[in-house]
Amino acid sequence: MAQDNLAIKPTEAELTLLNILWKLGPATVRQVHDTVSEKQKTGYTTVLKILQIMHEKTLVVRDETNRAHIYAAANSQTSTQSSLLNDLVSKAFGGSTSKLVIRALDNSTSKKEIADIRQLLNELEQQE
Amino acid sequence: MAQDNLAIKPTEAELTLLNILWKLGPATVRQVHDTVSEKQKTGYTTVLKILQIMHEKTLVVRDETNRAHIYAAANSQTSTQSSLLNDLVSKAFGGSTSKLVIRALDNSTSKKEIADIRQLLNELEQQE
DNA sequence: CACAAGTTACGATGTTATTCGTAATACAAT
DNA sequence: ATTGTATTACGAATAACATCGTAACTTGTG
Repeated sequence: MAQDNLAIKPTEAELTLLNILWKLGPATVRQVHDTVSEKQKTGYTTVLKILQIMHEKTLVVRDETNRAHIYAAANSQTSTQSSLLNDLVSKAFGGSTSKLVIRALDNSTSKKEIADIRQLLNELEQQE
Repeated sequence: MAQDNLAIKPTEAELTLLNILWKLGPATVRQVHDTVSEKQKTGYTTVLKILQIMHEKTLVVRDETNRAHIYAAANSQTSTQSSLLNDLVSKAFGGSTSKLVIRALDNSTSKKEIADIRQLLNELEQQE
């Protein structure tokens, strides 16, 4: 029953590490582990293992030149966010992006957020 | 506006069945299976089992009065959508709803969608 | 060279998700 | 009552996910 989306969807643990890689840029397992440890208790080899699996899935690229391999996110944060959004739109919003946006706005809306979004709308409209 | 972060997050298969229950209203396993079968091949007992698990998780309620139990979504589509959105916001957008909205708008935006959203922004601003 | 420290590789364990086959049960019709 | 059918309940098989322990392998330093 599970859908086979062509894009590889990162799991929750994988997304945690991707967020760190986007923040740090290319990094060693140790750097990633140090960073993730600031927020949660996780074993070093757990982080290593997940990065290795992500490498098999091509979610990250790996530079093996030196002893400590250097990992980097294979895809940009922006494109990954878009993938995850498209996934959610299709599975929970009947394919309608505007329904998702409206629900999101309905949820939490500070004045600043409204202003930010209105600004973007203006830009989008001028592009047409 | 306060969200129930404690809410149980439906899995992909579970969300498929929830979508059907929101569409049909309270329904038997057979009705759900018939509907899901229009789009994908799935065994009857698979649907039954998932609904039973969802019942344990309190994702659905069940009327056992008659032999064929009648299942219904325990939570509204709207609140489930909000939960899923909040989850995605926190895990992939650093907690910023406006970042999510901007990314969603950037993806695909027809003129009508832009107009719809601008309209909502106007309403939200007047509420303050 | 030999050792200590750091790193990768490998495999084991436990959990959750998904799927379905089989057995038990209830009910309707003969 | 007996039989047949629809339904629920139960549990097994498989896969993915998450975690970690241990072994094996560098590499710099004494």
